[in-house]
Amino acid sequence: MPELPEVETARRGIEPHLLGQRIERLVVREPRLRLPVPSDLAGVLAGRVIEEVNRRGKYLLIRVSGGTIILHLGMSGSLRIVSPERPAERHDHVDLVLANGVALRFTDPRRFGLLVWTTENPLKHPLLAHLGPEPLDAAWDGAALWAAAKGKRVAIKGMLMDANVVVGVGNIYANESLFMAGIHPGRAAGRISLPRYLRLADAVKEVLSRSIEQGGTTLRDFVAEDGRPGYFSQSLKIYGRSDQPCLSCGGPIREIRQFGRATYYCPACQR
DNA sequence: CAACGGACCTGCCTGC
DNA sequence: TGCAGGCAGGTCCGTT
Repeated sequence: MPELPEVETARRGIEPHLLGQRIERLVVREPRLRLPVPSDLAGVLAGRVIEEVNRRGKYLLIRVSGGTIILHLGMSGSLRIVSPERPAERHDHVDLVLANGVALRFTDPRRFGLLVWTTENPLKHPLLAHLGPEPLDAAWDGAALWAAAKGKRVAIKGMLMDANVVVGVGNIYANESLFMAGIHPGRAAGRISLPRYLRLADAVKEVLSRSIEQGGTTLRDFVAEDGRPGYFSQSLKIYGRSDQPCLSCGGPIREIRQFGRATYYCPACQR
């Protein structure tokens, strides 16, 4: 599920249920995530109060009195607000049970997600310290991308998905952004002009923010039950559409593999 | 150093 | 029907 828009949708969905709440207890049914859930975390968290719910890249940062819970959804993670009485299913690994009678339930079949604790500045945590700029920050633009690309021969799609360069752009939105900007995903990053980078950064911002808006339309569902942001209902223009007609020129969309991941592009519209 | 492949883990779909 | 193989929205680590 999660690229930046899905994580932001999750953040907005859970925030009102969490803010100001005291943590009754943490229930860890399966600690074996990408990093193990610390065995003493339940004891550490009990009684603390949630003060903020932030996001950095695809990481959720739940600030409580005296520290921060760092949460990542990996490839298959999701969050729901449920009754703590609701029986846990197979991949419901962690519940954060709150004083208002709800639980934040973390589900993750593939267990690529993680949940750790820090008392330091979470932005300096080894998981986050290396992260590049937020694409939706007003200060981030195509000039930043262009500067990062200098001398690089890596394919632009690879650079766009590199969290050191810019956070939050995963496989789907990298495909969508490059299509919108008319850039071939295999083009060497260092051989793209500044004007084209300006266009690409605008495309990234537009794709991500429009997607967050769509996620917003399903927030109610998300909070109530189904935990699923608008991802599936989204109108994807290029991703997953191999051999179908390009929405711009009508020609067939091509599928290739880059860095072990599926890339879709229109050979006529993207150069 | 940049760049790439592999690893982590489960579920689901396809094709034989 | 059963089973093998490939693939999935992310990230880190090791090797060239």
